[in-house]
Amino acid sequence: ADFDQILEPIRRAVVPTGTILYSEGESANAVYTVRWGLVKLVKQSPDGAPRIVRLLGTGAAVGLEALKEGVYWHSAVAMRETALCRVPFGVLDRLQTGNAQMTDRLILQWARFMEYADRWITDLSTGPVKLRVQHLIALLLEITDSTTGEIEMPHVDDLAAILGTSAESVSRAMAELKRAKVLNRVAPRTYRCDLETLSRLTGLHSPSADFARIA
Amino acid sequence: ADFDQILEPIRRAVVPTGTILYSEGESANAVYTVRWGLVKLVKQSPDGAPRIVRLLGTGAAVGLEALKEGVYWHSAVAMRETALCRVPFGVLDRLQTGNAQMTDRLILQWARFMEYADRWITDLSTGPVKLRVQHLIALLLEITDSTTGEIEMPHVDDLAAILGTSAESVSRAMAELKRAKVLNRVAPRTYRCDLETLSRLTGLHSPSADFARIA
DNA sequence: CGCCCTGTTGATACGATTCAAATATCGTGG
DNA sequence: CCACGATATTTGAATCGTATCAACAGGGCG
Repeated sequence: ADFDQILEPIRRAVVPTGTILYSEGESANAVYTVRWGLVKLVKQSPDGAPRIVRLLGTGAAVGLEALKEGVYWHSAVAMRETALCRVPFGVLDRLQTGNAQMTDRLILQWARFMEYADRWITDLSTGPVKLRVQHLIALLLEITDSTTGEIEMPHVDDLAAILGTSAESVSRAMAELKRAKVLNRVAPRTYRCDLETLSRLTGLHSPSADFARIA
Repeated sequence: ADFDQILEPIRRAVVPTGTILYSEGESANAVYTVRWGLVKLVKQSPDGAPRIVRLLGTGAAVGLEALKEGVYWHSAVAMRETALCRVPFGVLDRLQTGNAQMTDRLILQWARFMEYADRWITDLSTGPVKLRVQHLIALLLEITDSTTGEIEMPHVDDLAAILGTSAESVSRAMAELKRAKVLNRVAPRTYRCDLETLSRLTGLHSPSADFARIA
Protein backbone atom coordinates (compact mmCIF):
# COMPACT_ATOMS: atom_id res chain seq x y z
CA ALA A 1 0.00 0.00 0.00
CA ASP A 2 2.83 2.34 0.88
CA PHE A 3 4.55 1.39 -2.33
CA ASP A 4 1.59 2.58 -4.30
CA GLN A 5 1.91 5.99 -2.76
CA ILE A 6 5.56 6.32 -3.70
CA LEU A 7 5.10 5.07 -7.24
CA GLU A 8 2.01 7.01 -8.05
CA PRO A 9 3.02 10.60 -8.77
CA ILE A 10 0.00 12.44 -7.43
CA ARG A 11 -2.97 10.89 -5.75
CA ARG A 12 -6.25 12.51 -4.89
CA ALA A 13 -8.29 11.34 -1.97
CA VAL A 14 -11.22 12.29 0.20
CA VAL A 15 -10.57 11.38 3.80
CA PRO A 16 -12.98 11.29 6.76
CA THR A 17 -12.85 13.31 9.97
CA GLY A 18 -9.99 12.35 12.23
CA THR A 19 -7.70 11.01 9.51
CA ILE A 20 -4.06 11.49 10.45
CA LEU A 21 -2.08 12.62 7.41
CA TYR A 22 1.17 12.29 9.29
CA SER A 23 2.56 12.50 12.81
CA GLU A 24 5.07 14.75 14.50
CA GLY A 25 8.64 13.53 14.01
CA GLU A 26 7.74 11.06 11.29
CA SER A 27 10.09 11.04 8.30
CA ALA A 28 8.42 12.75 5.36
CA ASN A 29 8.03 11.72 1.76
CA ALA A 30 5.19 13.90 0.51
CA VAL A 31 3.38 17.19 0.92
CA TYR A 32 -0.36 17.64 0.63
CA THR A 33 -2.70 20.18 -0.84
CA VAL A 34 -6.14 20.83 0.61
CA ARG A 35 -8.80 20.94 -2.13
CA TRP A 36 -11.56 21.49 0.42
CA GLY A 37 -12.09 20.73 4.09
CA LEU A 38 -10.05 21.59 7.15
CA VAL A 39 -6.78 20.28 8.58
CA LYS A 40 -5.19 21.07 11.95
CA LEU A 41 -1.49 21.02 12.71
CA VAL A 42 -0.91 19.89 16.27
CA LYS A 43 2.20 20.26 18.33
CA GLN A 44 2.58 18.15 21.44
CA SER A 45 3.29 20.32 24.46
CA PRO A 46 5.76 18.92 26.99
CA ASP A 47 3.08 19.14 29.66
CA GLY A 48 0.84 16.84 27.68
CA ALA A 49 -1.72 19.34 26.46
CA PRO A 50 -1.62 19.40 22.67
CA ARG A 51 -1.66 22.84 21.08
CA ILE A 52 -3.00 23.53 17.60
CA VAL A 53 -0.59 25.90 15.88
CA ARG A 54 -2.24 26.24 12.50
CA LEU A 55 -5.41 25.59 10.53
CA LEU A 56 -5.21 24.76 6.86
CA GLY A 57 -8.18 25.20 4.56
CA THR A 58 -8.91 25.29 0.84
CA GLY A 59 -5.80 25.82 -1.26
CA ALA A 60 -3.26 25.47 1.52
CA ALA A 61 -0.13 23.32 1.35
CA VAL A 62 0.44 20.87 4.20
CA GLY A 63 3.83 19.60 5.28
CA LEU A 64 6.04 21.99 3.32
CA GLU A 65 8.26 22.51 6.36
CA ALA A 66 9.51 18.96 5.89
CA LEU A 67 11.25 20.09 2.70
CA LYS A 68 14.14 21.19 4.84
CA GLU A 69 14.98 18.24 7.04
CA GLY A 70 12.71 15.55 5.70
CA VAL A 71 10.86 15.28 8.98
CA TYR A 72 7.34 16.48 9.79
CA TRP A 73 7.20 19.06 12.56
CA HIS A 74 3.58 18.53 13.56
CA SER A 75 0.82 16.03 13.42
CA ALA A 76 -1.69 16.82 10.68
CA VAL A 77 -5.26 15.72 11.30
CA ALA A 78 -8.41 16.24 9.24
CA MET A 79 -10.97 18.07 11.36
CA ARG A 80 -13.79 17.10 9.00
CA GLU A 81 -14.21 15.32 5.70
CA THR A 82 -11.43 16.70 3.56
CA ALA A 83 -10.25 16.39 -0.05
CA LEU A 84 -6.50 16.20 -0.50
CA CYS A 85 -3.85 15.96 -3.17
CA ARG A 86 -0.79 14.01 -2.19
CA VAL A 87 2.41 15.19 -3.86
CA PRO A 88 5.46 12.98 -3.26
CA PHE A 89 8.78 14.75 -2.86
CA GLY A 90 10.05 13.18 -6.07
CA VAL A 91 7.51 15.09 -8.10
CA LEU A 92 8.39 18.33 -6.33
CA ASP A 93 12.08 17.92 -7.04
CA ARG A 94 11.41 17.50 -10.72
CA LEU A 95 9.33 20.65 -10.77
CA GLN A 96 11.59 22.60 -8.50
CA THR A 97 14.87 22.75 -10.35
CA GLY A 98 15.34 26.19 -11.84
CA ASN A 99 11.64 26.82 -12.12
CA ALA A 100 10.68 30.44 -11.64
CA GLN A 101 7.00 29.58 -11.20
CA MET A 102 7.94 27.34 -8.34
CA THR A 103 9.52 30.29 -6.60
CA ASP A 104 6.39 32.34 -7.08
CA ARG A 105 4.23 29.60 -5.64
CA LEU A 106 6.51 29.26 -2.66
CA ILE A 107 6.32 32.97 -2.01
CA LEU A 108 2.55 32.88 -2.27
CA GLN A 109 2.26 30.02 0.21
CA TRP A 110 4.71 31.74 2.48
CA ALA A 111 2.78 34.97 2.40
CA ARG A 112 -0.42 33.19 3.34
CA PHE A 113 1.34 31.42 6.10
CA MET A 114 2.80 34.61 7.51
CA GLU A 115 -0.51 36.38 7.40
CA TYR A 116 -2.18 33.71 9.47
CA ALA A 117 0.81 33.35 11.78
CA ASP A 118 0.50 37.03 12.63
CA ARG A 119 -3.23 36.82 13.20
CA TRP A 120 -2.80 33.74 15.33
CA ILE A 121 -0.66 35.83 17.64
CA THR A 122 -2.53 39.13 17.59
CA ASP A 123 -6.13 37.90 17.38
CA LEU A 124 -6.18 34.41 18.85
CA SER A 125 -3.57 34.51 21.60
CA THR A 126 -4.16 37.91 23.15
CA GLY A 127 -6.94 39.53 25.12
CA PRO A 128 -10.05 38.22 26.83
CA VAL A 129 -11.33 34.82 25.73
CA LYS A 130 -14.62 36.33 24.53
CA LEU A 131 -12.88 38.34 21.86
CA ARG A 132 -10.52 35.54 20.91
CA VAL A 133 -13.47 33.23 20.27
CA GLN A 134 -15.07 35.85 18.04
CA HIS A 135 -11.86 36.25 16.07
CA LEU A 136 -11.59 32.49 15.76
CA ILE A 137 -15.06 32.20 14.31
CA ALA A 138 -14.23 34.91 11.80
CA LEU A 139 -11.08 33.03 10.89
CA LEU A 140 -12.91 29.74 10.47
CA LEU A 141 -15.41 31.37 8.14
CA GLU A 142 -12.56 32.70 6.04
CA ILE A 143 -10.47 29.56 5.91
CA THR A 144 -13.34 27.30 4.95
CA ASP A 145 -14.42 30.04 2.52
CA SER A 146 -17.99 29.93 3.70
CA THR A 147 -19.77 32.57 1.66
CA THR A 148 -23.11 31.82 3.26
CA GLY A 149 -22.02 32.54 6.80
CA GLU A 150 -22.80 28.98 7.80
CA ILE A 151 -20.15 27.16 9.71
CA GLU A 152 -19.56 23.63 10.91
CA MET A 153 -18.17 24.08 14.41
CA PRO A 154 -15.14 22.06 15.50
CA HIS A 155 -15.21 20.36 18.89
CA VAL A 156 -14.81 22.61 21.88
CA ASP A 157 -11.51 20.96 22.79
CA ASP A 158 -10.12 21.88 19.40
CA LEU A 159 -11.21 25.47 19.76
CA ALA A 160 -9.61 25.51 23.19
CA ALA A 161 -6.38 24.01 21.82
CA ILE A 162 -6.30 26.74 19.19
CA LEU A 163 -6.82 29.56 21.64
CA GLY A 164 -4.65 28.09 24.34
CA THR A 165 -7.43 28.21 26.88
CA SER A 166 -9.77 25.77 28.60
CA ALA A 167 -12.75 24.07 26.98
CA GLU A 168 -15.04 25.51 29.64
CA SER A 169 -14.04 29.07 28.88
CA VAL A 170 -14.72 28.54 25.19
CA SER A 171 -18.07 27.00 25.98
CA ARG A 172 -19.07 29.99 28.07
CA ALA A 173 -18.07 32.47 25.38
CA MET A 174 -19.99 30.53 22.74
CA ALA A 175 -23.04 30.28 24.95
CA GLU A 176 -23.05 34.04 25.18
CA LEU A 177 -22.81 34.39 21.40
CA LYS A 178 -25.73 32.02 20.97
CA ARG A 179 -27.83 33.93 23.46
CA ALA A 180 -26.98 37.14 21.61
CA LYS A 181 -28.14 35.43 18.40
CA VAL A 182 -24.80 35.89 16.72
CA LEU A 183 -24.70 32.10 16.34
CA ASN A 184 -27.91 30.36 15.30
CA ARG A 185 -28.04 26.62 15.14
CA VAL A 186 -29.28 25.35 11.76
CA ALA A 187 -28.08 21.74 11.97
CA PRO A 188 -26.06 19.50 14.27
CA ARG A 189 -22.71 21.25 14.87
CA THR A 190 -23.66 23.80 12.25
CA TYR A 191 -24.48 27.42 12.89
CA ARG A 192 -25.44 30.38 10.80
CA CYS A 193 -23.71 33.44 12.10
CA ASP A 194 -24.71 37.03 11.96
CA LEU A 195 -21.71 38.31 10.03
CA GLU A 196 -22.80 41.90 10.50
CA THR A 197 -22.71 41.79 14.26
CA LEU A 198 -19.67 39.55 14.34
CA SER A 199 -17.53 41.86 12.24
CA ARG A 200 -18.68 44.75 14.34
CA LEU A 201 -17.60 42.90 17.46
CA THR A 202 -14.25 41.80 16.08
CA GLY A 203 -13.54 45.02 14.26
CA LEU A 204 -13.42 47.48 17.09
CA HIS A 205 -12.39 46.46 20.54
CA SER A 206 -14.35 49.11 22.36
CA PRO A 207 -15.84 47.96 25.65
CA SER A 208 -19.24 49.31 24.68
CA ALA A 209 -19.37 46.83 21.81
CA ASP A 210 -19.71 44.07 24.36
CA PHE A 211 -22.45 41.74 23.33
CA ALA A 212 -24.02 41.68 26.75
CA ARG A 213 -25.59 44.96 25.69
CA ILE A 214 -27.05 43.44 22.56
CA ALA A 215 -28.75 40.57 24.30
CA ALA B 1 18.94 60.25 -1.01
CA ASP B 2 16.24 57.80 -1.96
CA PHE B 3 17.70 57.62 -5.42
CA ASP B 4 20.98 56.47 -4.01
CA GLN B 5 19.29 53.56 -2.36
CA ILE B 6 17.66 52.42 -5.56
CA LEU B 7 20.78 52.81 -7.66
CA GLU B 8 23.17 51.23 -5.26
CA PRO B 9 22.73 47.48 -5.49
CA ILE B 10 23.48 46.44 -1.92
CA ARG B 11 24.31 48.73 0.94
CA ARG B 12 25.67 47.79 4.31
CA ALA B 13 24.96 49.89 7.35
CA VAL B 14 25.16 49.85 11.11
CA VAL B 15 22.15 51.56 12.63
CA PRO B 16 21.55 52.66 16.24
CA THR B 17 18.82 51.51 18.63
CA GLY B 18 15.38 52.67 17.64
CA THR B 19 16.05 53.00 13.93
CA ILE B 20 12.91 52.35 11.92
CA LEU B 21 13.76 50.26 8.86
CA TYR B 22 10.26 50.66 7.52
CA SER B 23 6.70 51.19 8.73
CA GLU B 24 3.53 49.16 8.45
CA GLY B 25 1.69 49.79 5.20
CA GLU B 26 4.59 51.59 3.56
CA SER B 27 5.28 50.59 -0.05
CA ALA B 28 8.37 48.41 -0.18
CA ASN B 29 11.44 48.54 -2.36
CA ALA B 30 13.96 46.45 -0.49
CA VAL B 31 14.48 43.61 1.94
CA TYR B 32 17.12 43.54 4.66
CA THR B 33 19.46 41.01 6.13
CA VAL B 34 20.55 41.15 9.75
CA ARG B 35 24.32 40.69 10.07
CA TRP B 36 24.17 41.12 13.82
CA GLY B 37 21.87 42.83 16.30
CA LEU B 38 18.16 42.51 16.89
CA VAL B 39 15.08 43.75 15.02
CA LYS B 40 11.45 43.64 16.12
CA LEU B 41 8.45 43.44 13.82
CA VAL B 42 5.56 45.37 15.30
CA LYS B 43 1.93 45.16 14.35
CA GLN B 44 -0.40 47.90 15.46
CA SER B 45 -3.37 46.50 17.34
CA PRO B 46 -6.72 48.20 16.72
CA ASP B 47 -6.98 48.96 20.43
CA GLY B 48 -3.75 50.94 20.29
CA ALA B 49 -1.45 48.52 22.08
CA PRO B 50 1.31 47.49 19.68
CA ARG B 51 2.12 43.79 19.58
CA ILE B 52 5.52 42.43 18.60
CA VAL B 53 4.95 39.45 16.34
CA ARG B 54 8.52 38.48 15.55
CA LEU B 55 12.14 38.97 16.54
CA LEU B 56 14.84 38.83 13.91
CA GLY B 57 18.45 38.18 14.81
CA THR B 58 21.68 37.26 13.07
CA GLY B 59 21.16 35.86 9.58
CA ALA B 60 17.46 36.58 9.33
CA ALA B 61 15.77 38.24 6.36
CA VAL B 62 13.55 41.24 7.09
CA GLY B 63 10.66 42.34 4.91
CA LEU B 64 10.40 39.29 2.65
CA GLU B 65 6.62 39.30 3.00
CA ALA B 66 6.55 42.45 0.89
CA LEU B 67 7.66 40.37 -2.09
CA LYS B 68 4.04 39.50 -2.66
CA GLU B 69 2.18 42.80 -2.64
CA GLY B 70 4.97 45.31 -2.47
CA VAL B 71 3.77 46.59 0.90
CA TYR B 72 5.34 46.04 4.29
CA TRP B 73 3.09 44.26 6.77
CA HIS B 74 4.78 45.45 9.95
CA SER B 75 6.98 48.15 11.28
CA ALA B 76 10.57 47.00 11.66
CA VAL B 77 12.58 48.62 14.42
CA ALA B 78 16.12 47.99 15.61
CA MET B 79 16.04 47.05 19.30
CA ARG B 80 19.74 47.74 19.68
CA GLU B 81 22.69 48.67 17.51
CA THR B 82 22.28 46.48 14.47
CA ALA B 83 24.24 45.75 11.28
CA LEU B 84 22.14 45.36 8.15
CA CYS B 85 22.43 44.62 4.47
CA ARG B 86 19.91 46.38 2.30
CA VAL B 87 18.92 44.43 -0.81
CA PRO B 88 16.71 46.36 -3.27
CA PHE B 89 14.02 44.37 -5.04
CA GLY B 90 15.75 44.91 -8.38
CA VAL B 91 18.72 42.87 -7.25
CA LEU B 92 16.46 40.11 -5.99
CA ASP B 93 14.61 39.88 -9.28
CA ARG B 94 17.84 39.44 -11.18
CA LEU B 95 18.89 36.64 -8.87
CA GLN B 96 15.50 35.09 -8.68
CA THR B 97 14.72 34.08 -12.22
CA GLY B 98 15.16 30.39 -12.63
CA ASN B 99 17.71 30.13 -9.90
CA ALA B 100 17.51 26.90 -7.96
CA GLN B 101 19.70 28.24 -5.16
CA MET B 102 17.21 31.00 -4.64
CA THR B 103 14.54 28.42 -3.99
CA ASP B 104 16.72 26.70 -1.45
CA ARG B 105 17.40 29.94 0.35
CA LEU B 106 13.72 30.75 0.42
CA ILE B 107 12.93 27.36 1.90
CA LEU B 108 15.63 27.83 4.51
CA GLN B 109 14.30 31.22 5.56
CA TRP B 110 10.79 29.87 5.58
CA ALA B 111 11.74 26.95 7.76
CA ARG B 112 13.37 29.28 10.27
CA PHE B 113 10.36 31.46 10.24
CA MET B 114 7.97 28.58 10.83
CA GLU B 115 10.04 27.23 13.66
CA TYR B 116 9.89 30.53 15.50
CA ALA B 117 6.24 31.09 14.62
CA ASP B 118 5.40 27.80 16.30
CA ARG B 119 7.45 28.58 19.38
CA TRP B 120 5.93 32.03 19.61
CA ILE B 121 2.56 30.33 19.97
CA THR B 122 3.44 27.36 22.14
CA ASP B 123 6.11 28.90 24.38
CA LEU B 124 5.45 32.63 24.47
CA SER B 125 1.66 32.91 24.26
CA THR B 126 0.51 30.09 26.51
CA GLY B 127 0.71 29.34 30.18
CA PRO B 128 1.63 31.38 33.24
CA VAL B 129 3.68 34.53 32.66
CA LYS B 130 6.57 33.17 34.74
CA LEU B 131 7.19 30.38 32.28
CA ARG B 132 6.66 32.57 29.25
CA VAL B 133 9.33 34.97 30.46
CA GLN B 134 11.76 32.09 30.92
CA HIS B 135 11.05 30.84 27.41
CA LEU B 136 11.53 34.35 26.09
CA ILE B 137 14.94 34.70 27.70
CA ALA B 138 15.95 31.38 26.19
CA LEU B 139 14.77 32.59 22.81
CA LEU B 140 16.64 35.86 23.08
CA LEU B 141 19.84 34.02 23.90
CA GLU B 142 19.38 31.87 20.83
CA ILE B 143 18.44 34.62 18.40
CA THR B 144 21.31 36.88 19.36
CA ASP B 145 23.53 33.79 19.38
CA SER B 146 25.01 34.64 22.71
CA THR B 147 27.43 31.83 23.42
CA THR B 148 28.52 33.33 26.71
CA GLY B 149 25.09 33.38 28.28
CA GLU B 150 25.22 37.12 28.61
CA ILE B 151 22.26 39.04 27.36
CA GLU B 152 21.35 42.65 26.78
CA MET B 153 17.77 42.90 28.03
CA PRO B 154 15.19 44.77 25.97
CA HIS B 155 12.92 47.23 27.70
CA VAL B 156 10.17 45.76 29.82
CA ASP B 157 7.50 47.19 27.52
CA ASP B 158 9.01 45.30 24.61
CA LEU B 159 9.08 42.06 26.54
CA ALA B 160 5.46 42.67 27.48
CA ALA B 161 4.52 43.40 23.86
CA ILE B 162 6.13 40.12 22.85
CA LEU B 163 4.33 38.07 25.47
CA GLY B 164 1.04 39.89 25.14
CA THR B 165 0.97 40.73 28.83
CA SER B 166 1.50 43.77 31.02
CA ALA B 167 4.85 45.37 31.81
CA GLU B 168 4.19 44.90 35.51
CA SER B 169 3.76 41.15 35.19
CA VAL B 170 7.01 40.85 33.27
CA SER B 171 8.78 42.92 35.88
CA ARG B 172 7.56 40.67 38.67
CA ALA B 173 8.64 37.51 36.86
CA MET B 174 12.08 38.95 36.16
CA ALA B 175 12.47 40.09 39.74
CA GLU B 176 11.89 36.52 40.83
CA LEU B 177 14.51 35.24 38.38
CA LYS B 178 17.00 37.75 39.71
CA ARG B 179 16.34 36.75 43.29
CA ALA B 180 16.79 33.11 42.28
CA LYS B 181 20.15 34.11 40.75
CA VAL B 182 19.14 32.88 37.33
CA LEU B 183 19.76 36.41 36.09
CA ASN B 184 22.86 38.19 37.40
CA ARG B 185 23.47 41.79 36.50
CA VAL B 186 26.92 42.37 35.00
CA ALA B 187 26.35 45.76 33.34
CA PRO B 188 23.55 48.23 32.70
CA ARG B 189 20.72 46.29 31.01
CA THR B 190 23.02 43.30 30.73
CA TYR B 191 22.71 40.06 32.63
CA ARG B 192 24.57 36.80 32.77
CA CYS B 193 22.12 33.97 33.05
CA ASP B 194 22.50 30.59 34.60
CA LEU B 195 21.83 28.54 31.47
CA GLU B 196 21.81 25.32 33.46
CA THR B 197 18.95 26.32 35.70
CA LEU B 198 17.14 28.16 32.93
CA SER B 199 17.05 25.18 30.60
CA ARG B 200 15.91 23.03 33.48
CA LEU B 201 13.08 25.44 34.17
CA THR B 202 12.04 25.82 30.55
CA GLY B 203 12.57 22.18 29.67
CA LEU B 204 10.14 20.47 31.99
CA HIS B 205 7.01 22.19 33.12
CA SER B 206 6.69 20.33 36.40
CA PRO B 207 5.39 22.45 39.26
CA SER B 208 8.24 21.30 41.49
CA ALA B 209 10.67 23.02 39.15
CA ASP B 210 9.27 26.32 40.31
CA PHE B 211 12.11 28.62 41.15
CA ALA B 212 10.57 29.68 44.42
CA ARG B 213 12.03 26.45 45.73
CA ILE B 214 15.49 27.30 44.47
CA ALA B 215 15.66 30.69 46.11
C1' DC C 1 24.13 66.83 40.80
C1' DG C 2 19.41 66.71 39.99
C1' DC C 3 15.68 65.67 36.97
C1' DC C 4 13.17 62.52 34.11
C1' DC C 5 12.23 58.22 32.53
C1' DT C 6 12.04 53.33 33.34
C1' DG C 7 11.39 49.90 36.24
C1' DT C 8 9.55 48.05 40.63
C1' DT C 9 6.26 47.03 44.18
C1' DG C 10 1.71 46.95 46.64
C1' DA C 11 -3.46 46.58 46.89
C1' DT C 12 -7.60 45.62 44.71
C1' DA C 13 -10.85 43.86 41.17
C1' DC C 14 -11.64 41.17 37.43
C1' DG C 15 -11.24 37.23 34.57
C1' DA C 16 -9.88 32.52 33.81
C1' DT C 17 -8.99 27.87 35.45
C1' DT C 18 -10.34 24.11 37.88
C1' DC C 19 -13.12 20.43 39.67
C1' DA C 20 -17.59 18.67 40.00
C1' DA C 21 -22.13 17.87 38.65
C1' DA C 22 -25.93 18.09 35.47
C1' DT C 23 -27.44 18.11 30.86
C1' DA C 24 -27.43 17.66 26.01
C1' DT C 25 -25.94 15.32 21.92
C1' DC C 26 -24.37 11.61 19.00
C1' DG C 27 -23.93 7.08 17.34
C1' DT C 28 -25.61 2.52 17.81
C1' DG C 29 -28.27 -1.46 18.06
C1' DG C 30 -32.74 -3.23 19.08
C1' DC D 1 -37.56 4.77 14.22
C1' DC D 2 -36.84 5.02 18.84
C1' DA D 3 -34.35 4.05 23.07
C1' DC D 4 -30.08 3.63 25.14
C1' DG D 5 -25.32 4.21 26.51
C1' DA D 6 -21.25 6.70 25.80
C1' DT D 7 -19.32 11.07 24.85
C1' DA D 8 -19.38 15.89 24.58
C1' DT D 9 -20.96 20.11 26.32
C1' DT D 10 -22.82 23.24 29.58
C1' DT D 11 -23.21 25.27 34.07
C1' DG D 12 -21.97 26.39 38.92
C1' DA D 13 -18.83 27.74 42.74
C1' DA D 14 -14.28 28.30 44.69
C1' DT D 15 -9.51 29.36 43.80
C1' DC D 16 -5.80 31.20 41.50
C1' DG D 17 -3.43 34.31 38.39
C1' DT D 18 -3.26 38.73 35.94
C1' DA D 19 -4.53 43.40 34.92
C1' DT D 20 -4.93 47.72 36.64
C1' DC D 21 -4.03 51.85 39.15
C1' DA D 22 -1.17 54.32 41.99
C1' DA D 23 2.77 55.26 44.55
C1' DC D 24 7.69 54.62 44.94
C1' DA D 25 12.64 53.70 43.89
C1' DG D 26 16.54 53.71 41.02
C1' DG D 27 19.39 54.49 37.17
C1' DG D 28 20.86 57.10 33.38
C1' DC D 29 21.37 61.35 30.97
C1' DG D 30 21.96 66.08 30.48
